[in-house]
Amino acid sequence: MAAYSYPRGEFGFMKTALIEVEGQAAEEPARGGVSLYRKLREAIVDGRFQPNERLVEADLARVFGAGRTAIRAALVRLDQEGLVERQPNRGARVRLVSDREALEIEEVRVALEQMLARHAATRITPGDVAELRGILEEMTARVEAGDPIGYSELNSKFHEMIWAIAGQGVAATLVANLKSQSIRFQYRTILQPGRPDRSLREHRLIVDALASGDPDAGETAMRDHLSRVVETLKQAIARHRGY
Amino acid sequence: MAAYSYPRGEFGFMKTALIEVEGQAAEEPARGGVSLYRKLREAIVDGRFQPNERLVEADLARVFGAGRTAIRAALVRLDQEGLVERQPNRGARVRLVSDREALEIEEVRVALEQMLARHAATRITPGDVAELRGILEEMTARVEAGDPIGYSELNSKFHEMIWAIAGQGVAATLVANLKSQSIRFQYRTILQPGRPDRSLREHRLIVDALASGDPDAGETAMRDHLSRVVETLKQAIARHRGY
DNA sequence: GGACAATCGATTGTCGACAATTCTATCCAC
DNA sequence: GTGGATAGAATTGTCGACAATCGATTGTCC
Repeated sequence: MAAYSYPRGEFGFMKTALIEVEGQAAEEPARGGVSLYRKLREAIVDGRFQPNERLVEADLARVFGAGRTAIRAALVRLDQEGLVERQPNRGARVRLVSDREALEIEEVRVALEQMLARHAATRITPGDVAELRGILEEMTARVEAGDPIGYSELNSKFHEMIWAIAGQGVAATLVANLKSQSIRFQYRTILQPGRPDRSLREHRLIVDALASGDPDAGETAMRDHLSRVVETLKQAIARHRGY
Repeated sequence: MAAYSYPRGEFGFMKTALIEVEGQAAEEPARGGVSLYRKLREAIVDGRFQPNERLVEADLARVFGAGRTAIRAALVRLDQEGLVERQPNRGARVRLVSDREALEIEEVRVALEQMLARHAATRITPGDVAELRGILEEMTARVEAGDPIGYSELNSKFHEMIWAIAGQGVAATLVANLKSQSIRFQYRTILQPGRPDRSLREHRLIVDALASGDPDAGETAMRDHLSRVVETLKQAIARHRGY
């Protein structure tokens, strides 16, 4: 079978990987098992499987060149993680997150990232600040180049870096998990007109606040930013619905 | 095998159960599979297995009267959930959460419950308020009777009711998950001298704030309460360490 | 034509057997 | 004794076969 926990620093907490919280790259065994979970996960998150698409064990086994046993283990894991939905005797399918749930997820994200920003403010180093500003510059370039996908990736990088600075593995893992579930919604917000410019400004304010070392300022800046994201998402969904 | 997702209202999100967020009791099939996961989970959370204790598949299969396949599925699930740690070819053991991690978990809880309280304030009904006050009275009685365990259970009930009122399934599920991981630490805070009285006062303030319908007030009251819990836990751990 | 029952194919669930790996105890050299 | 190799036991990992279940299709009766 194949679904291990592999220790990541001190925290084996709710294995999800994707990010290295304290900077160490999670070395994983070359074994088929673990990476199978990763591969399946990646396929789902990247959208290579559609939402609600059935995941037939035998097919997956053939496609991924693995045994059914291993596939089943990966599916159980993904089910527990929320990316896949399994029903008794009826198999697994890619879980579809509803609009409502996407909003809830985003709200949780606000709460967690607020807290992470608060901690980051007390631990940030001048080097970190410089690196964040570097990312900001790249983001500006992408906006000017009219490249929303590249911008979005840098946006993720920006936030993930703050998570790492905060040094709160539990919260960082949770927020990363949530993100992979609602990833399908991110473009709805970024593509809103006028959003990139405003978003850039907000990110700059976040860096300033963190650089000041004041936890309250960091928390506030992050909340201001993310609650606007929530608002934008709400509008985008409403528009999409009415349409 | 046996590790299904069973829909809970709208949310299949990160199945954990334990609480009914919207009031509906999670009906589960009488099948062996699902309840096996529950049983194992309960056994771990209740402390019938010690932290770090090895969980040998064959033994568990005998004890629970199930096949090894089913046990393995449950273990994979519990691993993903963070209650169990599995290592390749070396089996599973009950995960030991460190002091540091317990603190992190508690901090996440603060962030999430703050948000939940905020939402609860906007949705609470007079009936809810009355019910919460009822719980408060019972709690008072337990304190006077010198019954910390009963108090602790009511405390959980109190908070869970607020989660339900908030109507945020994602956040509620996460917070419930976290709690089951750090349950071993809860007594450290409750048994601190003078803590029960102060705790009672704080809970009363929370109800008042929620009853006022003001989100900010609800959030603030909850934060005040929980950050004190964090502080208490910090001290308890420090004392325990030095000892 | 529509409701209902029976059948069949596809898929999941479970078990047992065996391979692979790790752990433990023993033995031996020094 | 101590360290290190070695054999054996214990345990996990994987596979294949078969039972159980579900969904769809077909057939039947009214």
